[in-house]
This record gives sequence, C-alpha cells and structure tokens, in this order.
Amino acid sequence: MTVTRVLHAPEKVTPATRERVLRIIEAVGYVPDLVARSLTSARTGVVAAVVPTLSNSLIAEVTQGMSQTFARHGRQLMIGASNFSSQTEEEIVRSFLARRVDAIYLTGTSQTPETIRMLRAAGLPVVQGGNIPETPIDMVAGTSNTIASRALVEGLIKRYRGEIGYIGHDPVDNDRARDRKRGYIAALEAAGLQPQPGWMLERPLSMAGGADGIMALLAQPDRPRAVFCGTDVIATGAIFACLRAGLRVPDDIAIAGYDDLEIAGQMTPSLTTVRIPRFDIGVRAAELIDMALAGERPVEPVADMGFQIMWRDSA
Amino acid sequence: MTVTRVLHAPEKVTPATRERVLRIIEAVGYVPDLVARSLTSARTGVVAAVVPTLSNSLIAEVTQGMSQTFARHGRQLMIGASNFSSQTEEEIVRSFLARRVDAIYLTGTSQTPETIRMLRAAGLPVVQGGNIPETPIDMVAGTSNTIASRALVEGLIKRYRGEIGYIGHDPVDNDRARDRKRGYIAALEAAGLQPQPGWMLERPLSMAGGADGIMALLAQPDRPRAVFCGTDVIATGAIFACLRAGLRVPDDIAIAGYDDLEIAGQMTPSLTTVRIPRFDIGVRAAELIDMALAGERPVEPVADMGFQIMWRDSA
DNA sequence: TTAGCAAATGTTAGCGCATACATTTGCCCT
DNA sequence: AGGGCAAATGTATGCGCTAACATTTGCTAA
Repeated sequence: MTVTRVLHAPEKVTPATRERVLRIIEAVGYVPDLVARSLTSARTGVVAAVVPTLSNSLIAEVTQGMSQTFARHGRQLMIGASNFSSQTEEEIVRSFLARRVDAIYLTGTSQTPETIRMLRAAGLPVVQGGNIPETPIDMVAGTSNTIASRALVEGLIKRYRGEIGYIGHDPVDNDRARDRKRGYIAALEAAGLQPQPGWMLERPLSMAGGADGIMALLAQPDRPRAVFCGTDVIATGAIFACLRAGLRVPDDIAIAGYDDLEIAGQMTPSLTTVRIPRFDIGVRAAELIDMALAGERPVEPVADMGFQIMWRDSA
Repeated sequence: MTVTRVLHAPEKVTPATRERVLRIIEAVGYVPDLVARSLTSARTGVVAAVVPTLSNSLIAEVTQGMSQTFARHGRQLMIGASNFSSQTEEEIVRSFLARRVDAIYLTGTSQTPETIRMLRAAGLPVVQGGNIPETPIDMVAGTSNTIASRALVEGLIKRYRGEIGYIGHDPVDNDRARDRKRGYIAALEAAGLQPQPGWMLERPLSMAGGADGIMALLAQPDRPRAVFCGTDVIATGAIFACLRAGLRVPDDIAIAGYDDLEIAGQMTPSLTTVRIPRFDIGVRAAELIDMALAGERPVEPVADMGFQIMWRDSA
C-alpha cells in the first residue's frame, strides 16, 4: 500500500520512506501491473481501432493521428483488421469488448446491427471515422464522401461535357466506396445526365486494379472523356497504365482520384483529387474519445472535417 | 464456476445445465472479462508491436501480416509508434511491459541498452523485424539491409561505371537506413571506388525529400550517373522530380530504390529496386512468437527472409 | 433398499492493485 | 511528562476469473 501511495500520491508519504521505496522499486525492477490495476479501476487505458486494413496510406495516417494523440494521455491503441468485412468487424468488436477497452474507433459506417447493438449495450465511447453516417452510433470524425465526390464530379462534368466514367472498389461493407459512387451518380443526375452502366466499373483497390479498369474503359467503342476513380490508388494505377499505353493524360483521357495521397501532387501529370484531412481525422477522433473518457460529452459529437478539391494537371 | 466450465470444458457439464447456463448468458449478455482472466492466467493474449510510424506502406504491410496471423489464435495487436526515436521506443516498451503483453515485436535493431535490459529481464518472446542484427535480443524476422543494398549497388556500379550517388533518410536510430547506406559504401569500396561525400545526401523520408535530394545532386557540377535511394518513396519522388524537370530516366540519370512498393512496378519508368517480403516478414514474426508462446523454442530463431533485386526500367 | 462411487456441481482462495477504514507514529502544547 | 491530534503507515476487502479442493447428486450393483 505504501508503494501504491509512493506512485500515486507521493506527498502522503514521508520523504525518507519514499526514498526507501523508490530505491527498492529500482532494485527489484518493480513495474506496476496495469492488468491488475485495470481490474480494480475498470479502466484499461486501451482504445481499440477497427480498420479494414493497415496496408492503405489513408487509413494508416488516420491511425497514426490517433496513436500520437493518445500517447499524450498514456493510452495505447489496439488494432484489429476487418479486411473490409462487416462480419469480421463484428467479431473483432466482440473481442475488444471482452478485453474491456475504454473506447472504440470504427472505420466507416458499415456496421452490422449486432455490432451496433453490442456497442450500445456496452455504453462506451465510440467514434465512427472517415465518413458521415446518417444515424451515428455515438460520435463521428469524418467527411461526407458523397458530398465530396459529388463536388469533384460536378467539376469534371463542366470540364468534360458530362462524359464521365467511374472506377471504384468493392462497395460491399464499404460505405466510403459506396458513397463515392453515390456522389458520382448524384452529380450526373443533378446535371440531367443518365449514368451509363458500361461506364461504371468495379476493380480491386490497387494500382493494378486501376490499370485494369482504365484499360477496360478505354477499350469500349463509346468511351468517356474523363474518369473519376474512387481512390488515388486506383487513379494513379490508371494514369500509369495510360502512360504505358502511350495515351496522354488529360488530353486523351482525364483522370481524377480521391484522398490526395502524397503521390498525387508529385506524379506527372499531377493528380486532380479530393484532399481529406486524414491525419486530422485521427487526431479529432482521439480528442473526441479523450473528452468522452474525461466525462465531458463533446459539444459537437459529429465532427465534419471537410474536404478540398485539388485541381491539378490530370483533369 | 459452472459458467466457467460451460465456456471452457462443456463436456464436464450436464447438457441440461449447459443449456440453462447458455440461455442465461445470452439473456444477460454476459461476456467474460478477459482482463480478469489475464490476471489469473498471466497471459493477456496481446502482442505489442513498436513501429516507427504507421504511415509507411512497408511497415504497414509487416504489421498487416502480423495482425492476420495473430487473429487465427485470438491474439490482438497493440501498436506503439516510436516516431523513429529509440528513446520513445524505450518508453513504449516500458508501457507495454507494464501492460503485461505476451510478446513484443520491434521494428529494426536500434534499441537502447535500457530497452534491451528491460526485455531481457522480462523474459518474454521478442522479435526484431526488418533487418538482421549482429546480436539479436531474441528472435528475428528480416533481411540484411546491408547485403541487399550492396547487391543492388554492385549491379549499378557495373552498369554505370561506378558513378553512383546516394539519397538516404536519417540513419539516427534507424538501422535500416544506416545499413542501406553501409551497403552502398561497401559496394563502392569492394569495387575499389572512393565514396564521394558530395554524392551522399540525406533527406526526409518522403517523395518531396527525394525530389529535393535529386535536384541537389543534379545541381552539382560533377554529378553521378546513377543514384541509389534508401527507399522507394525517395526514389519515386526523385523520378517524378526528374520528369518534371524534363530529364529522362534512366538516360539522363538512373535511379534505383529499395522496398518494391506497388508503385515501383506500375510507374513509368518502372523502378529498379530491392524486393523484400514485407507481408511475409510480418507473418513469420507472428509465427515465431506463436511458437515461443506455445513453449517450443523455434529451431531457427533468426529467420533471414531474403530479398530479390528487381531490375526494371529506371536503372 | 442402500452402500459405493463417479460425475456433476459448489466453495475457497489468490492473481496485483487500490479504496476504505484501522492503527501507529511523531510532534505540539499544556 | 503525557494527552491529543494530525500525519504516516498498515490491514481488510473486492474487482472477475479459474485452479484446486469439497460436497452433492445420481446411478449402479449387491
């Protein structure tokens, strides 16, 4: 008990005793057992994050932002990879709850009803990040993928007479992919255009997927004049494929992406895309959680982090 | 106690009782508290990974490999970002030990003496990943950065008459960066060449850093014929900068990287680089840890995962 | 019918910490 | 010198789980 006091309330211990205890702590290499502490305090100091994959700069940077922010309060991040499956996410959440994490960050808004039920029942702070859900589970830090992609596509429509194609990635269990496509369709419809099924492709989330997609699109007799890609990864893959095929971007085909990865600004041609504050989303998510854990419910639990259209050379 | 038995040894419980217990578990939404279980079992089921940053595809994929492999045994990954500082790494390790993680993965081999002391004292399985240390703390899953970069640079020397420059990133507390530079120097010296201080630059680990580096190198009156970059990120940044400046790669300047990120094979010109099995390093690290935790000390605790030189268009 | 015994179920204790309460120490003042 | 009191230190208890041991149940066989 005196040891506990030396560690948590040293002023309540005589300097002499304090010294003695500290010396012994040093000598025997005592390190307080945070597991046991968690048992009594009902606080683990661990925040869980469910991400679809770590192999994605966008998500990695959000995670990085969270990790850095949490480090300031001695909280640790526990990571689970759902591999873009809501079912897997559900299992991961179940396991996190059993581990009594203090709060949970979820990528996106595609949770199963059971996941939502469990989280509500557990009553811990939850942040959905990267998109804005219609009915949040708890708190949110993200940007509206629909609005952002719609804004970009509206710009493309003006510049390229409405002949816009789309290459996206699997929207199943992935609300970001789904909403970016929705934004694309919404922009077309708002301009009185009919979305062409043949111009909407779905490819794996990789440069190779983008390359494959653009080639398929260009092989069509009636090809679009510009293509909006669901992510910069697909967009860069598409551009590289065009360059390999001897096509000029944007002269032969214009291409735009989403995310504003570093490569977007560096490549030639530079990539027109949507900048989203990835790192800041992570930071904000962590701040929301920190506030909730401190007992103050944030004034604005749904943080729209905004976006910016980056018009560059590719479109 | 009967509940515990239903969960861990259902065959020791009458079917009727089992049903009844399960029904109640369902009804009250009981979820076993893994924190309490950890206290008794002295096992948390949590493995910690210290990474310099998550915003790096290379590291993210290693982590992804670990995460997936651990998921099979119900283990969770806890992540700490050291931000390329051994001192920060030490603090993170201290915190992980207090949390009684079952094992620790460390990126690279630049640990402080105190970190090593703590880990030895704690006696838990440790894997150093991504490089091969001279004196491992415990287990290892990586490739020799020195040997791999030396092999690549030797190839460059043959092709470009020994006029090879180098752009690397900060080697302080970063053994991978340090060893890649060592490999570069070793290759030159083995060929009887004198490393030129003016041809060895250090830049931030980003495409912008690579762009800046190559421009500085090309501005010199006596410029090298080829440049070895410490990572693909720097190399791609350098190539893009050359393209923007109207220089041809490899005709005007040859450029090679290290890591074989997806972009290396996709960009134009495609990037000559060193392929390292990032995902597999993560998987192997996790396997080594799983074995150690199962009580079997692996036959070969130091796993050299090898590498492959990818000769492509850029050099 | 009942002793005997295995299977099923229940009880105790302890993991390491920290809250609440109990005791001891040390010092001041009369 | 000794009572009184605050400060310092110590003890008991419980967090939720499970290993180890204790008791009860239910069935078999004489």
